[in-house]
Amino acid sequence: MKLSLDLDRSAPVPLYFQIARQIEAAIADGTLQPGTRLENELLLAEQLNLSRLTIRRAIQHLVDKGLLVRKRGVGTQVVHGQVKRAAKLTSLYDDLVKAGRTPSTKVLKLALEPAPPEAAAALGVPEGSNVLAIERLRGTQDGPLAILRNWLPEELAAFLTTEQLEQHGLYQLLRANGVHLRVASQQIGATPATTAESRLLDENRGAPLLTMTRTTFGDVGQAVEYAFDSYRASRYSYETTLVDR
Amino acid sequence: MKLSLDLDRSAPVPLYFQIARQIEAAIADGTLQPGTRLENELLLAEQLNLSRLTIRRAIQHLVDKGLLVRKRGVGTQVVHGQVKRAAKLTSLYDDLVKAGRTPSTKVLKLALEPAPPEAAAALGVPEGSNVLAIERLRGTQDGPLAILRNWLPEELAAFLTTEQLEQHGLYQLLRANGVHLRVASQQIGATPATTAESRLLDENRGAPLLTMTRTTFGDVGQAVEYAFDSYRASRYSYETTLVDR
DNA sequence: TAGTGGTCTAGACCACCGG
DNA sequence: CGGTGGTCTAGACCACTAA
Repeated sequence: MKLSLDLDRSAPVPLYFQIARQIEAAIADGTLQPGTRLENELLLAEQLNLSRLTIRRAIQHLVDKGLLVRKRGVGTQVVHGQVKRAAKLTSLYDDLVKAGRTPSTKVLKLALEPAPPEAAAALGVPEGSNVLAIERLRGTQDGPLAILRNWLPEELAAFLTTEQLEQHGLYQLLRANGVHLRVASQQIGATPATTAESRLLDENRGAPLLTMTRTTFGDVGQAVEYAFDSYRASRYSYETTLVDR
Repeated sequence: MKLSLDLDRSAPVPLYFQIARQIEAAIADGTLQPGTRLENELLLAEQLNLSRLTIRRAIQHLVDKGLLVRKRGVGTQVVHGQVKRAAKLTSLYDDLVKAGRTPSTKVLKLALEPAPPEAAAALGVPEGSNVLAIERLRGTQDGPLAILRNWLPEELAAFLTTEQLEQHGLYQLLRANGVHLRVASQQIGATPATTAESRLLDENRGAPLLTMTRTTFGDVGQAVEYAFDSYRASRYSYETTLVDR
């Protein structure tokens, strides 16, 4: 199989990324079938007039995404069977929009409060000092989906209003105000719904909820958010891709 | 802060990995405090007599692990607050051993059976063709922990016996027989325990179980395993790290 | 043994950030 | 503006795999 890849060296998009995107598209549309071996790196580099390292980076990008596998002495092949998209640092809001659904948000709480112990520890502030506490009910046209509870450093309160939060995702608002998220540490579990949760989510008391406890860090390593989310397990599951390296 | 890093150029360990390991250790033992800025890449490269690219790879490795964050024009810093270990392609068995617990395994089923539809689709075999079906109850000294259900291609049946499975992890056995796992696509959800599950796991009927549905691929892209695991949510949660790149 | 990916070098130019 | 990381080149040698 011969791929036709083209490059725009004047574009602001890195060359390795242009390549990766085109190979990914070829896999998605079936041009590159599962099990197909890519041409070797030297050949690809020569054909595209790129250095081998740039080709390698493009391939590495797709290996990290779980679309390709490499084996020394053998080659690079397309993974059999489609891989689910990997977990990324995106918000539920963005995910719902991308899936063509219409997210709705009801702000249940937006207040400066003394930080509960776990939140204080995660954010690196003294226990009991004031932090911004947010509680939201996220739903779609099909009904409620999750209770989202967030605690943020006090200084981020400035640009977060109920109106903003009901029209946009939290991460989107943070990004728009120059807060860039880089790393999150997350723990996923399950609990039975409490009476209060069951009412909000339209489930029976004791119904299983998928819970995510998360601390998110910004681009200079500071903690930006501590979150405790509860999802209706009947309507939501978490997809991820693991790669061995 | 001056780090003392040393290299062994005759060792079979890649240089970038030697560097990464030492920086990671320095973070772990507190030599590099959260928020500390690393020296810039040019300087590090010069001091260690390495090319900048090698240094970059070492740093990139730790960024991927969630230990460092980079920002153009600013520098590289240690993330505040400890990050949980990222989800890797390891087995529950290995994880338990590493955590100092003693895993026990009871094989409930080990048989060649017609593949159920989802398993057939995941493994890429015709529906109803024979596959190896395994069902195990995994526990620790503290009681049962999870029901592990696996379906594997028929040809892997050769070296999997009840005795082997009760003494070792499945992934461990696969690896020992030349089957190398590379990528897994996983879906995490929650369900109420059925009567049968509640009996095996010593929970009440309807208690929340954390479920993982997983397809794992080997190093030439072939599907090696389809799994459906149910964990007691009261005793197990799934930890992961997300990195934006 | 031939072919593949894995690592490494010594340069270069650019984009972004902060003062 | 100076300093940082981001991208890229054109080579080189090595380790592993399969025939």
